[in-house]
Amino acid sequence: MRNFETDHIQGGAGSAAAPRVTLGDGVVVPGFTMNFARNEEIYGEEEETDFIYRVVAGVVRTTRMLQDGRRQVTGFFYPGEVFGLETGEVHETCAEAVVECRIALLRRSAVEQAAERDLAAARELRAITARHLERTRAQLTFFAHKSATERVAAFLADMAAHADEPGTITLPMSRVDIADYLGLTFETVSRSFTQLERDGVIALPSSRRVEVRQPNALVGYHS
Amino acid sequence: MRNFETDHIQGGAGSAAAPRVTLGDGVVVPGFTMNFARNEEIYGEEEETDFIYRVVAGVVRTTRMLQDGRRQVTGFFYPGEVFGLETGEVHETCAEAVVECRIALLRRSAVEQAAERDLAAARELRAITARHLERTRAQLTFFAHKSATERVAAFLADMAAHADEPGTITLPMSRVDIADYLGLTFETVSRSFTQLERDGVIALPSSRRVEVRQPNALVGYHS
DNA sequence: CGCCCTATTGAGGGAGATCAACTCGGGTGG
DNA sequence: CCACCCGAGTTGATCTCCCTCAATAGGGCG
Repeated sequence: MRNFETDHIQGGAGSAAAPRVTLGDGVVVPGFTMNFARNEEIYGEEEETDFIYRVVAGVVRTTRMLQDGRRQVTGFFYPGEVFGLETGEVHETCAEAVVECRIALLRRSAVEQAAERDLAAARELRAITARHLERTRAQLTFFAHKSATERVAAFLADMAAHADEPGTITLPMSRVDIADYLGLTFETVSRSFTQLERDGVIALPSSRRVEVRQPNALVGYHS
Repeated sequence: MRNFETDHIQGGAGSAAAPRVTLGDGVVVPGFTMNFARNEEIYGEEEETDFIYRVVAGVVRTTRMLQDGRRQVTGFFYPGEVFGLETGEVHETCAEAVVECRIALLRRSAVEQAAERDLAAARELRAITARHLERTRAQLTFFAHKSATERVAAFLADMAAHADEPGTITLPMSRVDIADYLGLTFETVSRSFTQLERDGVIALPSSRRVEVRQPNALVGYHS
């Protein structure tokens, strides 16, 4: 693990001794930002939950290793989103940079103290947790009883919502990442991409580049 | 839907005009309790999120109907646990009594106002949400890449932890409920019960009665 | 140009869904 | 008290989708 305190730290906007970053919605707490290279670990499983993280730029994945050696991707996080917020003493997930990332780190103790003092901070923390809960619930009902191609279609529809350029998705993550997120194998994910292309729902100029031809067919894909 | 305000309402301990119930851990807010018969609806999908609920006695299931007509059981709730806490204006799930239940109802607005005033209430609300998040996350990673019998074994291990009498589980819910919770069909759940019995891990004196013969084999069941 | 990593495509097998028959148990009414 | 009924559960046969193993094709970088 890297030394967070000394390794190319960047405080917010030319800050002095106590740099501060925003947790979200106007709440500002002590913290600093760091850059992470592609596939670099941000925090590891079993590591102490000293920090809470916010994506400034890039994409992050959180993963968990299962007993049988498989890997479950529990979420992808995009700019503005908070991750690594867990109640236990140690992380039950691992976080890695999917692409080159800039991440804001907030001391967990500082955030929790802020929540004990400040009702706005408490509300913000509650909102973040509630958002995570909603998303996890959606993920759960989403993947139950859905075919491989339906899952991939739903995933792409979600990605399309995040895309800068409407109608074109540049996937930051690999087929393996997508597979581990959707509970499939990367071969099956690949086959689903091909099927969606054959059906004329998407086009694949390159493996990481997806052009959405029929947005409606994508969101409501079945069979 | 029943009229909550007038239908066999029971305030806390002989209360007067403004009965109060506990949200949890000492936090008390205005509310009342009600009884629900087996399979009776507590709240429905699309119904407004006016209340937050706490199980006083009995077992509750929350469900969601999927587009294809399937039903997903999103959770079972036992005495002391809070359910129906959603951020949206209307419920995305439906809650029903699995067995005869006594439920405490708390006005959502009252709880949220309490959280805006009282840091202890805010912390309690945060803790409940965090607990739900942890559980949902566990559910998600648990059901990914697990065989039918492994899922059923894990479910029974969890039920055994809730059981009054150690080593004996009296299942309040049907095979269909379990199947919809675990993302299986009820036939497969039934087969898994039979398999666990054949393996000597459990005994089934009756379909709703499970005697755990090998607790260790149950928690760590594989293949 | 050649290496390596990622992605695609193919063939075969297995776990669970589906459809269907049958059993069990509890409640009701004659 | 017994016969009937109905819902819940078990078991069987078949089929389908996805996993697995394996070979092949791109694509970026030295």
